[in-house]
Amino acid sequence: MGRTMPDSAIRPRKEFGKTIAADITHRLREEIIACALPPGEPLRFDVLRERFGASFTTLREALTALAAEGLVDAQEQRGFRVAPVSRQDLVEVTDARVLIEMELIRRSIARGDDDWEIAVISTLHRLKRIEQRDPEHPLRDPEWKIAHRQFHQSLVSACGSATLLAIRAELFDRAERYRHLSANFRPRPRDKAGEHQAIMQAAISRNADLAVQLIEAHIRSTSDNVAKYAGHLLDNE
Amino acid sequence: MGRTMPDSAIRPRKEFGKTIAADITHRLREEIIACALPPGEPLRFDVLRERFGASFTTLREALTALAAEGLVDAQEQRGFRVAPVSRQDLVEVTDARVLIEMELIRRSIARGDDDWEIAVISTLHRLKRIEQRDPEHPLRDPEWKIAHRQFHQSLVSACGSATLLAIRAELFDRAERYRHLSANFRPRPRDKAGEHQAIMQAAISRNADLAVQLIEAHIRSTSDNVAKYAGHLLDNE
DNA sequence: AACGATATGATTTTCGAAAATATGGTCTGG
DNA sequence: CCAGACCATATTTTCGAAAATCATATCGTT
Repeated sequence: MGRTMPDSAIRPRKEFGKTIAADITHRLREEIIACALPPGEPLRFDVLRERFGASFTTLREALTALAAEGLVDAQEQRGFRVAPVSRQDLVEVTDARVLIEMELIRRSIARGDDDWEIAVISTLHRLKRIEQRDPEHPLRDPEWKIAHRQFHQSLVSACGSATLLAIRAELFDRAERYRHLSANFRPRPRDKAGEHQAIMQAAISRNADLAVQLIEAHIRSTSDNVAKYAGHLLDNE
Repeated sequence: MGRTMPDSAIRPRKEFGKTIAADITHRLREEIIACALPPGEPLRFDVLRERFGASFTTLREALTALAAEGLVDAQEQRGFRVAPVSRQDLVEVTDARVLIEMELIRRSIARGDDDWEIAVISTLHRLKRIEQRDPEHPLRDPEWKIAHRQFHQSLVSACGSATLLAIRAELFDRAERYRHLSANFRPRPRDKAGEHQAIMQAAISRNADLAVQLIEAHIRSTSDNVAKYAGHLLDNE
């Protein structure tokens, strides 16, 4: 019975995916989103090899995948770097999110069943409980980040299009990086709790027009906050 | 003077990108879109190695990139295969294209300058000339494919969002694969020339509502044609 | 001094062998 | 005859060395 897992001590880390490459893709993505690897930072193989304990080609595979997601910038024959940030890119990501998220909310409200309603309510509940516990710096709390992501995910989860959900997820990641960028300079988090509550209620009561309007305001005000408090990081490039 | 390129005979092929991996990504993408590699086909490394003359890890990098684009399906520890096709996927791709392409046409019409108008007119002109030359099986003609792609690209090129243009390009590729799928069974190409002409005129005359309406009909009728003539290939899976 | 060519060192990119994992067939006990 | 363990083979995945390419400093010529 204890025979099938003799190597858990030998194999170092594969917390996420089954392959090392998928695992490193995941870990690199998290670090880039959290700005632990700052925008524009060159990603040299020597450094990465030591940091992640993987070989050249495995790292290369991970970086290639992240380049396709827009989190890494691949410069042929001259290596990779963390994708740079800019006002233009922030505007584009925000615009694209508004376009897609509004459509997906609308579809979810039209198609969502009981399970969808339960998911929306329960993910918001968890988010609020975490916020009560530590209302200070939510983005620093990994649990808050996950709960926040899952609440927004649940809102659109009944839209019926895996294709659009995948696109939405990429844009969400790119936007979250900008939020992290401004988190260190933002004086105090604004009242997101109330906004989330209002969005949930509009969704559950099947008021699509209101929900769409609230989501757009939510996304745009977040983006405006980033531009306001992290503007000095966006000017160059 | 002739000293800087002594190895053009040694190095076998790098027609597209500067790196072999980028080149193979490009070639694999073309073959998958053209259904030379049919949907669901397992992509085994032995075969690919012989076909493309590259090593395991280089191929792996290319496949990973294509998996992020949705053209390849990565099954961890069990290799890669060409992304399968299905009615559901066709519907999702079509819906997503309609949503995004309509928005981008609108923005392009609002923002496009003289150069944009010239690009739209000239790409349509080239497309029509190619169609006159050989009106039979346009999808079999690489030149027609390129011209067709460039015409549709030019229509949205002034939208101002590289982010949305990249998403649009991926969806276009995925849709084109379905068109190839049905090309062998379609009795005769319908009157696309007239549709393209009408779209161009609506765009140039800045009639956004009409252009959007025509584009939606264009995309949806193409998709309907695929479902009609390649439906027997979509049922399983 | 300015410029271009060239050598040197740093870094990326590619390769094929080796390790890890899955697949398929065979055998055994029920 | 079936279910499940076990082995042998096929395939994927990972690694580090080697080749290719880029960046920088040095040198010679005008």
